[in-house]
Amino acid sequence: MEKVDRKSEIIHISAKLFRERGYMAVSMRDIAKSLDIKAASLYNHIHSKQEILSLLIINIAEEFTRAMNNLQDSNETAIESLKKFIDFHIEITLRDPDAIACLNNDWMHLDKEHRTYYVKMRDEYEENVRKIVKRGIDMGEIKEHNIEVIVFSMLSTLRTFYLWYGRKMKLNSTEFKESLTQVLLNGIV
Amino acid sequence: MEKVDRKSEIIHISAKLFRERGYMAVSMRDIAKSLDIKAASLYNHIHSKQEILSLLIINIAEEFTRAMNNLQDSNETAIESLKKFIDFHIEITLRDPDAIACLNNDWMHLDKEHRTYYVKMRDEYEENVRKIVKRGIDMGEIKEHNIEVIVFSMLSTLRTFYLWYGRKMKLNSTEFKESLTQVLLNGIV
DNA sequence: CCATTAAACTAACAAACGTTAGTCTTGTAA
DNA sequence: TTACAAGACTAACGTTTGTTAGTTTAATGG
Repeated sequence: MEKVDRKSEIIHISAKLFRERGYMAVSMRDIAKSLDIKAASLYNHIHSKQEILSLLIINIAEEFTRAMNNLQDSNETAIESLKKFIDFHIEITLRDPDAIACLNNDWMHLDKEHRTYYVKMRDEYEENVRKIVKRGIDMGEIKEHNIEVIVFSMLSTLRTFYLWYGRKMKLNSTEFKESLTQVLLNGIV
Repeated sequence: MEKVDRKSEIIHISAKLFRERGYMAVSMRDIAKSLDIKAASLYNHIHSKQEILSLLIINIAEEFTRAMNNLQDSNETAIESLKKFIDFHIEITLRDPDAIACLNNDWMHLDKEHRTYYVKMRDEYEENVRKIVKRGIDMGEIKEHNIEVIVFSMLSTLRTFYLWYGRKMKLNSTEFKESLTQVLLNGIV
């Protein structure tokens, strides 16, 4: 018997709806209907529709940032770092795919304050990935490719992973992680 | 002096706005304002807001399908096919990045009829990519990885390419194509 | 010079939106 | 039993939305 407060429930169900139709296409009345209450009742728990989006997106973005910062501490090889990077991306995605869909698709609908904060976080995050790849190249672990191409390719794949898992993939998460790591690092040829 | 008819102009400017803010967050009044006319005037050229989205998305989706079908004709190695596949993806993206953003983000806002048509096209398209990879594995050109992981990784990267090009990349398109092909096919280690 | 037409305009519509104010209900602590 | 608080409700608000009807304007062809 899990005791979940109403606020979390609202955010959770909103994430699901936002993922399917996008923030702008989901009304407060839609969210309310999913919870079998009236739209006005939502305001006993949250201040605005915007707040739902902020909580949703900032939370998950901060989770990625925390995971990335943990990576910075250790002094391992760049390849080891990249493997851990792939690993926590998949872990977080499996834990909350709806939130990641919102992050990807609806961050531009954040109010100015939160949008600025998010974009800053995202830029720093990408810069950290860039640093790892650069380190790998300097150390001779990674081929001398254009860094942006490598970073872009990895992040694109990891960020849209939520779209694919469960659709066609019959692998469990461990198998999947190994397979994706292989493909991303060692190529397919 | 290019003579562009008003309808194309509307679609073009809409694509740009949809890309920035998403279909649902752009009003007919917004589109009109970008063209320095009133919203009602748009209806001299198009039937509805939905029609703008349909024309935009279906056109670009069909372009991808045509390019893919051209690939099927020849009987070359799987690797050669994949290289051409990467090539035309980048070419089309460079030609019309706004339309591709709409395709990626707003296809779910198509009316039922067009959405069904699009999803069918997309599924067939992905199935064709799968076939190429499968052929490559059968022929021993491609390593024995999970096919879905390979297809997903390539398509994710190519589909979100529009987000990256021009942001950090100083490569011209030929250099970029070569670099991305290398990364996707041969890996980075 | 007149008739036609393309493409802009004004004004208005009904519906849907986020949100607020105020009320009723129900379970719990004193 | 009473007092309180949480959380649902109804009713309504001012905007914004896509779209329509009808009108004006300016360029074109006979």
